[in-house]
Amino acid sequence: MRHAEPYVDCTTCAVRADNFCSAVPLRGLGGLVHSRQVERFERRQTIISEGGPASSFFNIVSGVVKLCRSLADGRTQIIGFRFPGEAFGVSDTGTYTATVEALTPVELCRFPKARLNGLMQAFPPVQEKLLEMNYRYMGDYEDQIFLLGRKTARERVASFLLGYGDRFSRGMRGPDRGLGLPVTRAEIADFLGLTTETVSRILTSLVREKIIVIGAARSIHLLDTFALQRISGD
Amino acid sequence: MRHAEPYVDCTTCAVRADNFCSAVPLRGLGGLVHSRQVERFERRQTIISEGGPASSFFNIVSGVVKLCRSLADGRTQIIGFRFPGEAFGVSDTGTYTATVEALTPVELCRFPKARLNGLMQAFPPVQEKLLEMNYRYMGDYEDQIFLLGRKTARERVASFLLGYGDRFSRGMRGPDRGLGLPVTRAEIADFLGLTTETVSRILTSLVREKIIVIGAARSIHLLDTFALQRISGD
DNA sequence: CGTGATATTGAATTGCATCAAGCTAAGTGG
DNA sequence: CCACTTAGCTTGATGCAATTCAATATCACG
Repeated sequence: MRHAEPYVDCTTCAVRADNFCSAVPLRGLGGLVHSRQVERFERRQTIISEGGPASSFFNIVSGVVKLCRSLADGRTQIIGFRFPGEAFGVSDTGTYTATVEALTPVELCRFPKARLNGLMQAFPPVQEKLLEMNYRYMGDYEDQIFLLGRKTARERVASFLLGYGDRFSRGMRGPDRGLGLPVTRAEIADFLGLTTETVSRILTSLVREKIIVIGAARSIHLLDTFALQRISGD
Repeated sequence: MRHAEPYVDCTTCAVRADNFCSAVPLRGLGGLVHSRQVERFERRQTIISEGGPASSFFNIVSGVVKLCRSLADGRTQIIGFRFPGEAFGVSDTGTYTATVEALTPVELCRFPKARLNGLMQAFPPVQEKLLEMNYRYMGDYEDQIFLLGRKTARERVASFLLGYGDRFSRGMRGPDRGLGLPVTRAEIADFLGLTTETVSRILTSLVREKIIVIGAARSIHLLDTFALQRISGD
């Protein structure tokens, strides 16, 4: 269920501009190709596990993943999502800080830690790009901390729909595009620090208020983004 | 109330090893000294403001600061704290993503954006160090997201005391050291996504259970860290 | 077409917030 | 030196948003 053939051609890669590969000049592409390993995962497959030895860094070519933390008693919190062009994996600790699971079929370029370090040495702009990407993720984390600490359930759901609705639709491949969310109510709840029941109740209330429409295949269509903006609190 | 004299001597700086300055070789120290500007702030003073034009990067030489976000309606969330040897300021967006305020008297080295970029160009290890520091902060953020999303009030307070108790005491200068926390109940509440009343109630309950002792000058002494560990949930 | 996973809905419960005093300690100025 | 003020903290009573528990409905997929 996990292939390792080099489908992805760096010279035509759709997400090259978004990730650190764009900081590798053309003359370095040969080295880049040999540093990475293309892998595919299906929905629900675990890519890396929290606490496991941190060995690789991943660029997402297509698909969406979730980063989670859990407690022994079953409580789970989704820390964030990563979309095509984004990355996850080793930081500088010896172990992964979160479990990462595929929400859709995912194509990844895996870079073993040592290879990534080699690229950073050879091409300092790679580091710069990684720094820039991390600043992005830190901003997302700050948003989420505010949301979890101070927003009501209704505000959280509205913020989620506004902030992630279209990112998820873009993350879908093939005919699924539009406004399909590859996340269950339970996943939305785990992201927003709520329960599935609360998420469900709020979504149906938003439907009643004609602010959204819920379609088939977990699709949510936003009718009134202005109302959502008002509800979201900021 | 805000001095700008170069008190701090890079060659003897106590926090040099912790921040990116350690990535500037001795021969580059001259340039480093000219890139920075030493500043001091008193408790309660605002150092940078959320949304303001992002112009500088700051290394903390001594003291403690808090990073906050607020909504127009007054809701405030402390995103995190930064201690001596840590940093804050520009990311790559044009504006600061959080307001930063001094919790104690603070000594800072301010680096204008352009100067920092210059240092990064001249000394690639500077970038590497910044990347490493950011990974630290991202780990802290992930912890906080889990705490806010899934932990009970009691678990949050216990986690806070365990995780930050000694960091705050170390952050104090002079005779205040020991276990004094330079944070009010309201600040603890703003960090933990609670209210001051709830924090107060939980602290007094922990006192009754002989797990902590509350002394003068906002000091909290941990009697039974094992119990706190158990309460904190992980 | 049936079966397990996912979603909705309702009723009861509860953890924390809110509202409301009163308390304590540290100034501050007369 | 002591009344007065003020900021911070504690404690109690009450309310409510979201969880929990429980049942049913709907969807997705073999």
